[in-house]
Amino acid sequence: MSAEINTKYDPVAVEDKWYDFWNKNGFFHSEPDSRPAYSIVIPPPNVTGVLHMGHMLNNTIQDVLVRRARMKGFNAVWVPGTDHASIATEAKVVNYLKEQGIDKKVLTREEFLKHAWEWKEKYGGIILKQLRKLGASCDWERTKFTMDPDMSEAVIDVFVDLYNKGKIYRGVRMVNWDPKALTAVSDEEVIYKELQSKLYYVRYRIEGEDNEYITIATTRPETILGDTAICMHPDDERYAKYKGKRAIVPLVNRSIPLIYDEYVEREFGTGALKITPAHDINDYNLGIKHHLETINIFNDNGTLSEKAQFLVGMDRFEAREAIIPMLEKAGNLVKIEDYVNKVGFSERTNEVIEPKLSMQWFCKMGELAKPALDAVMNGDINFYPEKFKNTYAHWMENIKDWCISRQLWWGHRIPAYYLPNREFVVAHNADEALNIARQKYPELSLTINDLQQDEDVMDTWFSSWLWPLSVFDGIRNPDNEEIKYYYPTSALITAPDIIFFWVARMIMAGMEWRGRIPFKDVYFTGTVRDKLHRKMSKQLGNSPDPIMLMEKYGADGVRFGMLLSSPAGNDLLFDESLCEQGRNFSNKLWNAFRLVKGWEIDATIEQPLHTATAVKWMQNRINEVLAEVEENFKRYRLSETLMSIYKLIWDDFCSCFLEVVKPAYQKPIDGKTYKEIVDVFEKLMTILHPFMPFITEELWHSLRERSEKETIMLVAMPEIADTDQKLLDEFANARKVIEQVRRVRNEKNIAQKHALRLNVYADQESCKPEFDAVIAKLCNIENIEYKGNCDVDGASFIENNVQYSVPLTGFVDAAEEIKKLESDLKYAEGFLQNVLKKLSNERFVNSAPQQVVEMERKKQSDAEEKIRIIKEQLSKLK
RNA sequence: GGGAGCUUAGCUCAGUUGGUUUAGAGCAUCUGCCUUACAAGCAGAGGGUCAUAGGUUCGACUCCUAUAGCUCCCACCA
Repeated sequence: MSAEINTKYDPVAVEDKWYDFWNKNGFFHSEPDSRPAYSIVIPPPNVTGVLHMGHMLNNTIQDVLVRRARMKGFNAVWVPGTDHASIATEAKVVNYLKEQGIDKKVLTREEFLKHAWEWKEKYGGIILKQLRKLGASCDWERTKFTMDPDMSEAVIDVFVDLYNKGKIYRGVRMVNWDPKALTAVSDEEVIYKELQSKLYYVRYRIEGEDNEYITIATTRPETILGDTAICMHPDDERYAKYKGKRAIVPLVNRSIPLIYDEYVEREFGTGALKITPAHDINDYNLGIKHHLETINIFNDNGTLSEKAQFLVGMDRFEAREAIIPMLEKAGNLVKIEDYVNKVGFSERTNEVIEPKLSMQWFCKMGELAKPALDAVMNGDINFYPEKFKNTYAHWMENIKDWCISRQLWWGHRIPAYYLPNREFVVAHNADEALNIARQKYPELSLTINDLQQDEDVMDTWFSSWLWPLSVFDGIRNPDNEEIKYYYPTSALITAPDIIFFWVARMIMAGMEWRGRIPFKDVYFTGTVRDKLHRKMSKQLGNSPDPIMLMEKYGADGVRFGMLLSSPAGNDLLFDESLCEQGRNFSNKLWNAFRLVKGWEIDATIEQPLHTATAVKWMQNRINEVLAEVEENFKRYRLSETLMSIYKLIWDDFCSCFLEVVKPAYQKPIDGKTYKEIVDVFEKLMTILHPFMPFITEELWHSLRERSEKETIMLVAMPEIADTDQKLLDEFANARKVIEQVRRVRNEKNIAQKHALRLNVYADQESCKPEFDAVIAKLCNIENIEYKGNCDVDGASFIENNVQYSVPLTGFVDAAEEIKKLESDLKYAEGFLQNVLKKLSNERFVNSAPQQVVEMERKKQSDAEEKIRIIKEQLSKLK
């Protein structure tokens, strides 16, 4: 039997073969047509990225949804692409050049960009190749990059549009400065971490007094050099006497005012706060309010500038150390305490953020946010899980303007052109800018050479927020067929940590430029963690390489593992054993196939009764599960869906159905059954296909002769049909009986080979031959007999209030039987008591719904009957 | 400091508006099996006073209050 087929399924060879087959035949490609559209745009990974477990989870989910949609009759498209990720990519290219001995500083902008593009062409987008291993059914012909010419045009269009609407402005503000990347970053790109640091108490002499001091507490003593005030609470009696006086900044001996503001917490430190308006956002605000001087003591790279007067050129952290002995020597240091505070780090470079005053471009968010907030709150857009609605609402209601300029070269350059008169115009290109400028300032007689384009580029998210629009050319060409057909997209699958960066802004962009939501559903995946609940990270080395995992367990196995334990929004505690389970499942399928494929068919044989029953049951079970699957998909409960399919195949199809229909050893199978088995098998592969695309395609092709271009990918998903609940219930009861007989075998240690008899203590007319046939087949029972009375000659059990007994002369230990029956009796009596307690409660009988009361009465009579049977049996044994 | 959420078997989680035979699943565990598809397997079994304490109710895993512990988000008091 099937000796030529290996008992182990080997996914590696199979998977590459089918991926090529799908891709070559264009099964992933979509063009608008008369069918309803289903569209997903990939969250574009960084062009520098390599596949990690988070991508695996995210993209597996997208693939499942897209594949299912295709099979449900939708014209499904999954648009892939990459993000230019300005900071990350620029940093990578700078490092790469450094390794080649090239310093970015000696390059012109054009030279650097040439290198960057070369790097991108050579090393970028690896991740898209890796996604193919996973089986991702992306429409590769549509692959986009956020800096493709058309995508870039859309970004510029949007910038100009917003500028013309008065929603983009330029101004000097306190921004989050990344001294390593030498650029501003947005508030969302700052991550606060708790650090063990020190709180330094430093005293400032009161001007005009020899021995009067005010002591302040600070975590950043180096910024003392930029102090321009000391602030205290107006009601703080300790400091009331200094009103109107000034203090002397240590070391630099600058005279600064003492100011009073309710912002100061009297309880913190000494209740006196040093003010450095150039280097702290709160100090900055106080500075504006109290008209303070601003002294910027840092260079852009975080070293101290000339303005500091001391420690010039030294890094800010070294300066923090170095200034302490200086303060001590000058007699200003009072004490140092340990202190835990939170420090902002740059998301991209992990450098400590330095608040810095600088000229930046901002986008006004208030008006953009309103319709986007409504779209989510009124249910036009659904979040899964729903709890993220709160997070979203809170952010949207408190939204701040978006700093969109970055002091980088890699990205979309801000389309603002400066004129010799220090004015600027915003335009799609230099020519347009020149025209506008000439109209505005005819007296200047400008030429193109007088225009100086802004040096900054835009925040990467300023292009990503257009993604669902721009991949279908919806900005430049809003009436094109594609955007009309595919937009809004059907679902967005992403991680909750970019809800503000990306999700919220895409909704704003969709409402602003199309007046419509960009997607109907947002599914937030959890974070992939290790078994110890730690985030996957390079530093910890706890992140497995997905490619290696796929080689070891097959892409199907890894997909199975990722999906089985990842309900929406829940973290996924990844463990290789999950993939192992997936691989084992593949192997199970493979062996089920081997079994079926090995049978000889004899068309002359009649279909046995047990087989006919099993086939009917299996078809009903499939329908039952199909309904569950449908319901679960609606709620994006993919784990539950996969689990019910898994159980359907393993427990129902393999463990039960195939065992029933399996012909006796070396005997052929009848033709009708064989065809029905193949139909069922095929149907199961179809239902499973979105989850495990490779093995299902392989087996689907092997079960029947197929033409060269046929694929399971495009087979219609089976429709939900009505189920015969009575049949399902009766079969379930038969399975319970089967379990009981098997338990008897187990306990008495009777081999399966040894045929048994089964006595049923019920009337002959209650006999259901079709189910008895199934029981007989699976338990190796030679005869099932209906008797009126119960015997004591065997191991007995009760199922659905019918008593059964397996006659086993010589195997039965009466004492043991009694013990078992007594324990059953105790349970049944306890149960009955519970029910009676309820029923004897008048208020329950009066106030509970009729149905519930009847249910309890049924419970009562069932329990009483069970007790009667047990007692009868016990009396006979005794 | 503000907000959201979580706490159900050893682990990871279901449990739909309070009532479906005194709580379910997968994995893990235990027992017996190399039974002619699969030991990456087969058959069977054990395991939970649903975080704690109150309350509402005829009835609470489910609703309310308090407490404890955990997670995440926002704010960023030097």
